[in-house]
Amino acid sequence: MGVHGLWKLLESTGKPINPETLEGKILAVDISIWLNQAVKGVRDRDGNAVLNAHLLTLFHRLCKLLFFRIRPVFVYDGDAPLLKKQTLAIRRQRREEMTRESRQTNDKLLQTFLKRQAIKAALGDRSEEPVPSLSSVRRDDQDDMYVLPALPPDDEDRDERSSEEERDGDEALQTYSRLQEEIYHNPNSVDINSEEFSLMPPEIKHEILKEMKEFNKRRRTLYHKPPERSGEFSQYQLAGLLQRNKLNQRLEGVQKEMNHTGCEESGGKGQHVETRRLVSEDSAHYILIKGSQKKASAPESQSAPAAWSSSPWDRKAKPKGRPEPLWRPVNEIDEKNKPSSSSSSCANEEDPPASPRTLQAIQNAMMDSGSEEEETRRRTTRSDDEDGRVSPRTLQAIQNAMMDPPARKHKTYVITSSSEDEDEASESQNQDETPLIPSSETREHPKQRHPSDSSDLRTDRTQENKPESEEDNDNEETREPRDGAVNQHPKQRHPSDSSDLRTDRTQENKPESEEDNKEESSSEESFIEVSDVEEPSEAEQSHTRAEEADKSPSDEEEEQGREEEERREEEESREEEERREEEERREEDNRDDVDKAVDEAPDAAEWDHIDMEDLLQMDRDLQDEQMILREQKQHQERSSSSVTGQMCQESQELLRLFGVPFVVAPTEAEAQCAALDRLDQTHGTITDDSDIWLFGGRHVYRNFFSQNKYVELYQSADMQNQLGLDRSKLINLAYLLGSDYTEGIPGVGFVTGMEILNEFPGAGLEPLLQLSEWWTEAQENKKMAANPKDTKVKKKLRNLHLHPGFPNPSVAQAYLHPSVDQSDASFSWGRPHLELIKEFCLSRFGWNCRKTEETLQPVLKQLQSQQTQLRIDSFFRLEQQEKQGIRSERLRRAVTCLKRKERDEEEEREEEEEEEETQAASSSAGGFIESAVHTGVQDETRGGVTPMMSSRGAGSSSSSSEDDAEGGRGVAMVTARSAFQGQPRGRGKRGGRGRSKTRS
DNA sequence: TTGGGGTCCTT
DNA sequence: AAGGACCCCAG
Repeated sequence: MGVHGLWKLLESTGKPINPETLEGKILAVDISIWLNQAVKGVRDRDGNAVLNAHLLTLFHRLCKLLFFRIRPVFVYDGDAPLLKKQTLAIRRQRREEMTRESRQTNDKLLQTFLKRQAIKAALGDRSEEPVPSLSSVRRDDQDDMYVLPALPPDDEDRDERSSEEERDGDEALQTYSRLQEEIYHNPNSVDINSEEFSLMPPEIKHEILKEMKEFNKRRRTLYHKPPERSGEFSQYQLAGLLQRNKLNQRLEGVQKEMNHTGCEESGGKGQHVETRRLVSEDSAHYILIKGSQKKASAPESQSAPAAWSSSPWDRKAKPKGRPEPLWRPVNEIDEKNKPSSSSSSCANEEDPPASPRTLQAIQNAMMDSGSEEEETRRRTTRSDDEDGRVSPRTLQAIQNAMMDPPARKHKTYVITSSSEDEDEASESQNQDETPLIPSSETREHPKQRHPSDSSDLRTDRTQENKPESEEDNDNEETREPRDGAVNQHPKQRHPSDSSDLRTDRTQENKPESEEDNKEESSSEESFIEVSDVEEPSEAEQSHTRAEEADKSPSDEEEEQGREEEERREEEESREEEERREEEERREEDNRDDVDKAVDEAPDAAEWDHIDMEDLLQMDRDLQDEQMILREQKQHQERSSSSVTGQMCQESQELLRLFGVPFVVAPTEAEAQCAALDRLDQTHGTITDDSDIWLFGGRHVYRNFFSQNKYVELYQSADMQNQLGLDRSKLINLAYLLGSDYTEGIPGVGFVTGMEILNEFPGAGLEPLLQLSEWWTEAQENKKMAANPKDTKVKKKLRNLHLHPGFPNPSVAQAYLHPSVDQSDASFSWGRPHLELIKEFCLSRFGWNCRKTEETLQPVLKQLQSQQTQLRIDSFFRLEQQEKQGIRSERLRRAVTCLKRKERDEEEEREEEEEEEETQAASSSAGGFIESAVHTGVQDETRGGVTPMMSSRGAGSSSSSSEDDAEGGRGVAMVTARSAFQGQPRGRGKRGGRGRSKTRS
């Protein structure tokens, strides 16, 4: 990641270059970033399209490098330095902490809010108190989690109430704001079938529905955790789906209403409209369902039909949107929940001090996982529900009908192998997307096959090889029949290991999973138990089991798969993604307990007595759960890093085929690249990672692999000259801005950072120590000493917050003395081995020879034109296109000061030695040289220039240097040649863009 | 009060 | 990585 925002600071020193000018250069390339990106990237997308993404990327980039006749040296990361690990760990931890906290506060707010609602409801509906605005609540939940939405003073409250009747117009608004509030916290607590909702103006209804929809998309899991067990997941998803669908329909309806009905709907009329819509709402999607339960017609007395999220067949159990216990594990439901729910429903109807909706919401809140969707799906699950009987098959049919075609796509990781099992498995799933490699073919090349197999697996699910995760992995890939032949290649030991596991799993002899397996086979419920809910491939796993288990529940399994897919689409949080069979069980227990608690106290009255303490306690429990999950997630993430090992090997193989040398750095690749540069083993480095500067890199080519951008050359000498930045200053900037090795100071960006450096001169860590010292003092004297002498900068700096022990010296040490390979063995480059490359491409990408040849053709052609012709573009000039100097006023000031100081220092030194002379001359010469320098692309002369500049005479230099910084030099000489050079992108463009800021 | 600039957060 | 939101400051 580098130093935050450092590139922005350095931007003005970068020069766009024509990549052709790189011909013949030896350039280090940091490949590790790609691999890491690939790891992440692969996870998100679906399936095999990206399977060998990392190799493909590497392949193309190799081509690009070779095309320009660059002599690349690839550099791999070794172990991350301790410091880096720590920083990253801390960062991650904090992030998680943050999200957890915000979640917590949300939950708490929700709970308190709902509690208030209950109380309010108990007091009677008249206590319609104004509800704090959504925005205020949002703010609160970040600041202080215990702050309730501001309670208006009682009297005021009453006043408002009394005057409420008169302000009819406001009522809708008020209701709206209340609904909005509710939606924000828990959209499912809002009953869109309620009277008040139907009374709303369509616009508002529209708003609300939209919000709900949004919520369903994004935050559903926040409040309604997906079930922990796989078997329930499909239900969960189905419920979500139905709900979404319903919402869509509602939305459409309201939109129509808005278009057609205009403003005439209010009061009874509006309601009428609403009712009608409900009837007509039962369009195709629902027909199936309704068919399976005819009873679901008139929602009894309630003015508004069943709660919005409940499907028609819910009617019975939820006649009045009564508080339904939330969704819960299937087996539980069967036992107790069901009876109790119906009884409780009655109870609620009869003594309703609190509105059913409220109660339900409270219940939801308590359960954390509560939602009507879940109810819905639970209901669908219960086979003993008279009304709600829906066979898995039916559900599937519904789903099929509703599912977007793309959502049905299933991942099949497997394709490379061919066995009956697999065929069967893939039959039911789309494997179109996978780059198919006919297994027969694959088999013919044992050598290739192996890698291809493993890569298939590996890239897809990132966690293969780590022992800890193996068990899980095999879960995912159960379907894959592995041929034992693989095992015979020692090299492939690794993959073969995992395949063994997989096979084991399939056959259920794996020791660790035996227990689970037994459970699985014993009953439908139990197989749920084992799987990891979040694992995308879980569907497949279940699938296998289903097959084994005689296929009876296969419909459901399929659903599950789909749902999985869909779920991923929704980008729901992956919190539960971790492997945790053990923990899972525990959690379920907890959950079950909670469920039981609810079941045992279904009466509405009970809820009135729920104490804040109880709520909080429950919340705490949930938090604990989350902690556990989180830990596991981290564990998993760690283990997933081993994938990179696999990927490294594969990529190295490809490099060999291309005859490209590589080194594996002891630690950081960037550090190694920088070292190579400094040792003159390379001419520079191709990277986008600004860390390279802190490691002492000198020549850096940025954006080489990004199209849309010009390749830019940055040189440390330019930074010194133009920005007054040397390596130690850059390192100091890392302390301020934050990097992989250290957190920055919050509130300090590159501008402030430069100002700080300017404010506190010195070598090495000196500036930071000074800063720290000064700051500490300033904190103590907080009140006094608005030191008039303090610059504006310092005034600002007072408000910062440094953490104790601020400049941790080891950070600088890590940058200054990274562990690198200093050997001077020289690199050599071979010719691409065409035949092997073809094989490789065939096995990895499924490319036939022709495709590979076509791809390589330009590269080979370039390579064949033996002699390095002297290119015209040696003279080509980069359109210097206002590589505009420093835009920021503040930054410019800081830079000029910085440079002046430096210059002064040097002057002093020099003045001691020689007499000062030739002032005027040098200053003008300086100006000239500088512009020449900026023009040249790859001038080695710069090194010589630098001293000249710095030795420039004192007097006028200040102003001239400012000009330099400002980029007055852009014009320069040199003629253009353009044949190979694209049009320079409009660099100045962004300057024109004004900021339009509207603040509230 | 407004506009501008910086930083941070989100996509 | 870029754009928007939020915050601070200065005139």
